[in-house]
Amino acid sequence: MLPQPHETSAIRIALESVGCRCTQQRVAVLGHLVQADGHPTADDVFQAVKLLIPSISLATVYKSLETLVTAGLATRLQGDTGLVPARYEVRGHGHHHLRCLKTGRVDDVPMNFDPELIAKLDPEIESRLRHQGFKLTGYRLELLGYYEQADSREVEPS
Amino acid sequence: MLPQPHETSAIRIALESVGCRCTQQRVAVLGHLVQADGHPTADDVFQAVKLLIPSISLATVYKSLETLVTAGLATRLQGDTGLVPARYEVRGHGHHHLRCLKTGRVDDVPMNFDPELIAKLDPEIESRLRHQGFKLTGYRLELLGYYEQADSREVEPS
DNA sequence: CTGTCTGCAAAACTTTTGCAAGAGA
DNA sequence: TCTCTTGCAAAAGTTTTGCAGACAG
Repeated sequence: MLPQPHETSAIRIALESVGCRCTQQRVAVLGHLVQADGHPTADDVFQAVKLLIPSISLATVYKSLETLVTAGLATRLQGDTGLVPARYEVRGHGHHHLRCLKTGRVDDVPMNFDPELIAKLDPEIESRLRHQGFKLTGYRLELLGYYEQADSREVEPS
Repeated sequence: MLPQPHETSAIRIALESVGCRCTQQRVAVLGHLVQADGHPTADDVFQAVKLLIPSISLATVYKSLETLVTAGLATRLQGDTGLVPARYEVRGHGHHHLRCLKTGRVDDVPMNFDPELIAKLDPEIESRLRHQGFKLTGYRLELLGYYEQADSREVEPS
């Protein structure tokens, strides 16, 4: 039902591999997440997927996103305040986030997940990881600041 | 009006130094943030401050917290979903957050804010910072994982 | 055929806002 | 006094839930 059947099958495989039922709604939601290079909100996903499945509801998009996040296929990036919607992205090879405080735009920066590097950041962190039994499964690094040139767009893509 | 007048005066000085009016509400809110060692939500602050100022309203707590954050005296840690309330903390010497995925507990880890160290984390980050005009004003590092011993409490303090 | 998922509408909840009354400087 | 702040109540906005019908496996 999606325009790109070959991508669709990769998505179906991903869903099946984590034990999810392959509904067209989930395929479409995950498909949009894969194809979107920005960080769409639930409503962004809803608007996009509605073009493929006009009958889909926003609640279903939320449920699908939650399913994907729980299954480890997607990640939720929370908004800054409670009224700012959360944003979602496919969980591929991780990356850091560069958040522009002027425009709200969020950029990805490819990340090498290296616990050793993180441990070296600070002796205190090293102590937690080595001596206090904290097992590190991942980390989120968000860099806050702003672009000095004016070429940062007002709104992030997608 | 607060039980500890000496702490109160330090708080008043902090408020004045950023050009805020010293209302008893703001003094009490900031005072609770200073004294709380966890990461209270707006409602936590409200409940605590109500003991000192019974007439205070939740909206005022929100407004005070926003004022403090804008003035740079406090920091907001957003919740994981939109319905999970944000948490607040005094902005002292920064720290990282160690979030236990089993219990939801969040620990602080003292941080040395050193852009050089961050730049060294990854060549890609370095490029952004040095060549693409992104001015770094801060960062948030959240370490995800879990404590292997069972001594991690079920709920974070306060 | 059976258990899971969807769609709808309403609820839940945090956070914000408007405005009159009150307090700080 | 004059402006900024509070308190109240209602609004705004995102996310969740309950339930009947639909669909995947």
